[in-house]
Amino acid sequence: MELRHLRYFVTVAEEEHITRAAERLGIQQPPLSLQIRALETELDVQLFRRKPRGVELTDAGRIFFDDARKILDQVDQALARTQRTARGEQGTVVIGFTSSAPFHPFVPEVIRAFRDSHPLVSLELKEAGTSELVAAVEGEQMDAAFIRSQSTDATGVAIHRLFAEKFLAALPAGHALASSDKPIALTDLRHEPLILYRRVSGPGLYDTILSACQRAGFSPDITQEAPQIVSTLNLVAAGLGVTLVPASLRQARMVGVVFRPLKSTPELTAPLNLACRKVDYSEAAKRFVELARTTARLVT
Amino acid sequence: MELRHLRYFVTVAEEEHITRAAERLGIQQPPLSLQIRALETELDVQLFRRKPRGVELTDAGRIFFDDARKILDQVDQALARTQRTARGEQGTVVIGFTSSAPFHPFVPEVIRAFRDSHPLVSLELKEAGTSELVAAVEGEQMDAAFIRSQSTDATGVAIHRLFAEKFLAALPAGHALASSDKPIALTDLRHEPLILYRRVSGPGLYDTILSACQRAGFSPDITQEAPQIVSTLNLVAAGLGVTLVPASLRQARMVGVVFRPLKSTPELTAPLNLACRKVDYSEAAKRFVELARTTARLVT
DNA sequence: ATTATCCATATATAAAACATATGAATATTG
DNA sequence: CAATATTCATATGTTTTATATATGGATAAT
Repeated sequence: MELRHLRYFVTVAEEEHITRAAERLGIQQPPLSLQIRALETELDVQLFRRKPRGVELTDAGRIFFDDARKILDQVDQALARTQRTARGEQGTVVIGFTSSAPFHPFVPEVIRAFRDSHPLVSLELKEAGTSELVAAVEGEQMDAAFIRSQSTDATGVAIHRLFAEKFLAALPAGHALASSDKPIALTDLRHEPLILYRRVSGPGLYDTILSACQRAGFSPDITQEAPQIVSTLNLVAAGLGVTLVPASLRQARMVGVVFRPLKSTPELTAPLNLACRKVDYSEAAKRFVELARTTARLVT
Repeated sequence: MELRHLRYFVTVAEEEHITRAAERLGIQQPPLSLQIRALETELDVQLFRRKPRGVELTDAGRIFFDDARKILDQVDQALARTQRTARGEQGTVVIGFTSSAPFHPFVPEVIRAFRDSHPLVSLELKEAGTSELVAAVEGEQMDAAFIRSQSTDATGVAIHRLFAEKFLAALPAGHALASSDKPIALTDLRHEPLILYRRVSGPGLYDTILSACQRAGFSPDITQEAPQIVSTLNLVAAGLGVTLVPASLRQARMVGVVFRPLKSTPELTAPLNLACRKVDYSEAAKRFVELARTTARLVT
C-alpha cells in the first residue's frame, strides 16, 4: 500500500464517483478503478459498493476513510515541520551569556528580534561563567554564548567579535575623584585600591586592564579579585576600592556607585563576543548567530 | 512522496547505514540511495549527513523521523481497524426487542455470547413496540429486533423464525382453575373473561389465540385488550380476567398470578422471531443475526 | 601505503502505473 | 418499452519508475 492508494481512495470516497474522481486526480478512470481494486485486494476488504450510478462506502470503507484522511493530513504536517526545521524556523536554540552581557541593550534587543522573526523556535537562555559557557557550546548542550573573552583553547569553538565598548571608572559615592563629572585619567587611579574581575582560566578583561595600566606607566594596586563583573560593583559600593567596567554596566544603577568616563584610552575596550561551534549546529542556531552578527555590524 | 519513501527512510535512520538498511529491506544499496535522495529532493531538505562510515540524521531529519514512524504506525492501525470492521469484529450494533422477549433466557444468552465473541463491538439495546421496531429496522436506525410477529408489510425487512414456545394460562391467584397443578383444556376458558395483547396493526399472537379458540369450537369472551404482553399480567393480577401468554413469561413471577400448562394444543405456539433488513446491513450486525439463528437451532 | 568500507553514479532490466479502446449493467429518456 | 446515456469493469499497449548490476571515489582502518 502506498500513499497514492490513500489519495485515490479519499478522492473516490469524497466524490462517490470513480470517473469524476479520476478527473479531479488528473488520470483516467480505468487505472483509478484498478488502483482501488488493488487496494481492496491488498486489505482483503471491500471498501466500496459499486452502484449503477456511482460507488458508495461500505462500513469498513468509512472507517478507512476517516483514517486515510488523518494520515494524509499528518503527512502534510510532517512535511511542513521538516521544512521549517531545515529553514531554521522551528526547533530549540540554547543561548548562554556571562553576567555582564545582558546589561548592554544589544543582547536583549537581539533576543527580542529573533523571537519576533522566528516565533516557532523556542529560545532557552542560561547565565553562567565563561568557561562553563564555552564547555557547553563545545559539548553541544548550548548553541551560542555571549562572552567577553576574545579567545579560547577549545578547538571546535569559534568566537565572533560583535563589537567593543569603552570602560568606565566605577567609584564609591563620595569618592574624591567623583566630585566632578569630568573624565578621569587612568593614571589618577594609580594609588587607588583596584578591584578586578578575573576568569578562572584564560585571558580576559583582567589582562586588558592590566596591560593598559602598564602602558600608562604604573602597576595597579589590586586589592581584591571577584568571580563576576557585577560583584566588583558590590565591592565598590561597600567602599573597598574602585574598578573599571564596560560602559554598559552603568545600566546596573547600583546604589553607592558612581560612574565616570576615562580620558583618552583608545586601546582600553571591552569587547562583546559570540561563541559558537565551528561546525554541526542547527539551522535555527545559525540563524541566531547570523542575526546577532549582522545586528552588531549595524550597531557599531 | 509515497509510503515506500517513509519505510525506507525510517529503516536507514534506524540503521544509520544505507547498505545495512538495504539488506534489511531486501533490496540493493544503489536503489535505496536513489530513493532517499529522491525524498530529499522532493522535500528540498537534507535529511542525512553522509559520513564515510555511514549516515547520520540532520535536525530536520530527526523531526521527519519521528513523524514518519507515527505515520507508519497509523497506517498499520488503520489497516487493522478496517479489517476488523469488515470482519464484523468492530463497530456498533443496535438491537431492539418487544417487552416480552427478554423473559425468555435465549435473548440475554445470545447477547452475552455476542458480547464475549465480539468484545470490540458496542451493542445498543432498545425496548419498543413491534411497529416501532420494524420501522426502525427498515429505516436503518436499528440492525435487528426480537419480535413475536411472523410477518410484516415492510418490504426490505426479513423476519427469521428463531423458535416457538408453548402458551401458559395465566390465572388470578385463587381462581377455581388454579386449584390443581394439572393442565387446563382450552375449552375450560370458554366462559372466562379473556385479556389479550394486541398490536396496533398487523397479525400477531392475538390472531393465533383467537383462531385456536375457534378451532376448539368457541368464541372467547374478550373483556380487555392491552398494548403489551406484560400489562395483560397486571390485569390478571388485578382479577379482571385470565390470559394466555408465552411460557417464558413465567419468569415474570408476578404476585397474584399463577401459571398453568395447557392440555394438548400443538398449534397454539408463540414464536420468537428476529427482524432485520434483507440487504445493506453491517458485517457486525450480520454476525449477530447469524449467532442468534444458529443458537436458536441448537435450543430447539 | 595498502586495503576495506561505504556511498554515489551510470546504465540496464523488470515492474507497475497509466492510457486507450471496448464491453456489460443499469438508469434515464423519448 | 425501446433507445440512449451513464458508469464501472476488462483487455491490451505504452510510459514511467523502481530495482539490479557494475563501477568509481572518498575516507577510515590496517
